[in-house]
Amino acid sequence: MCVKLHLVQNSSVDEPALGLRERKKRARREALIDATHRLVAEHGLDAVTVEAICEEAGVSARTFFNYFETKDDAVLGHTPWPLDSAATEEFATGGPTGNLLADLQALVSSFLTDAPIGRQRVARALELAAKEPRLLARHLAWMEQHKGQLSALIERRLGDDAPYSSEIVGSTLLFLTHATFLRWDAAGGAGTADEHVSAVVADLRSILTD
Amino acid sequence: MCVKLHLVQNSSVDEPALGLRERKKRARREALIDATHRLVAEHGLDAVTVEAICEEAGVSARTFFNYFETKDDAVLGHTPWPLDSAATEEFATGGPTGNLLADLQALVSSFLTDAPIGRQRVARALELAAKEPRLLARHLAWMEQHKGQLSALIERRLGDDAPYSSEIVGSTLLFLTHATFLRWDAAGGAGTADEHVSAVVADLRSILTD
DNA sequence: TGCGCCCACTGCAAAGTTGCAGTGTGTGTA
DNA sequence: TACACACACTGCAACTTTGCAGTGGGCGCA
Repeated sequence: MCVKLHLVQNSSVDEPALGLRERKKRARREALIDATHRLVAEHGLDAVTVEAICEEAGVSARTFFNYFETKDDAVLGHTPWPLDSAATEEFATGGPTGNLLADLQALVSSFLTDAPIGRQRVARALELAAKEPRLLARHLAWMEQHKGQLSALIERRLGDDAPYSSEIVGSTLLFLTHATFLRWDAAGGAGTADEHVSAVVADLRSILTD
Repeated sequence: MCVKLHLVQNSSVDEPALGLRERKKRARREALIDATHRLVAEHGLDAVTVEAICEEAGVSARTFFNYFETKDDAVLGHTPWPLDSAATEEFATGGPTGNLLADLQALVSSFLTDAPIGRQRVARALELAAKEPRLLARHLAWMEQHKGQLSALIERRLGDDAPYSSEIVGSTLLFLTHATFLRWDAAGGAGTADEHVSAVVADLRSILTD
């Protein structure tokens, strides 16, 4: 059993430079997801026990369940969504530009950039989910749940007398996020989330205006 | 910052197979000693701060002082000596063979085999200590302290009406341990502690009988 | 001499991990 | 069917690490 913890330094200047505690928590979550992916890819979901994952990741089984509610969640990397971040707060209160589309794009970008687990992990999770119906189901349920939260967020921004229903805006947000993710991943992670979301919106517009 | 924790499985069958907690504690102690050795070898003892060591090892400075009383102790790898192990208990109560010399050898062997930090680390510690008088002093003080404990151990075994003073037996024990360690290390760690202690005793005997 | 700074080291409370002893469910087997 | 067993998952207490706010000593510098 040999465990490697990658503790990356937060380089940006204005960010508060995550403490050791926070960095270790991230590293452990990622280690668990990665271990799960490795084992599930090799042996299949049902042949892999939580205990095996934990041995691979070098933590106790109890700790596993401090990070994920179920084994399936570890495959999907489901983890509390940062719906309380500065970016969402800004969006809810009408920022950053005041233009709805632009601000939706900014939000999508922040979702993808601040994703609690990296892009590649999400890609692997989706790959595995495609093969295991149970995972897909759980993933969809998870999406559904968050759509509700997104709707609430949008409701806050638009108020009651909005031109659109918050549900349709929420769905759009989710769709944009997914599409942008796919484009970004297809590019091998090149470029910024910002660029990709813009491209997606442009594509979408040209599709719709024809 | 990138940290590798090696969690070795205890393979022997009768041993209780150290739990995860215990293995992590060992791994961390060793990581701290190794980090200290790397940095001190490169920059010198006084140019290395505890904080730097901890960054290298991926733990907080507070944790460092949970493991070592002082910075110097980390270089030397000074750590609670397993003077309460099964082997010492057996020795104290007249085992394992009943023959004093044989049992001393067994004890030396157990010291070296169960050493809380590996052979190579001890070698590096001694190397560094040779260059830093302060370390050497601390090391000697530490030896002195343990000689007392060894004497007490031997006192238990021999009782009051012994043919030898416990001090001289204690010194012999320490000397044998050191000499065996050197021989073992010179052999690059080849062979067992048992074999080396026997060889040392044989050499010693031939020296003395001439 | 006095002042400021760095650094070793400590005490304590909060956060996190681990061990353990469960419960419940599915599955293979007599 | 009944039993055993493996495994997901939970509750809780014990233990460990971490953050933080110190203290005190040494050292450069005005």
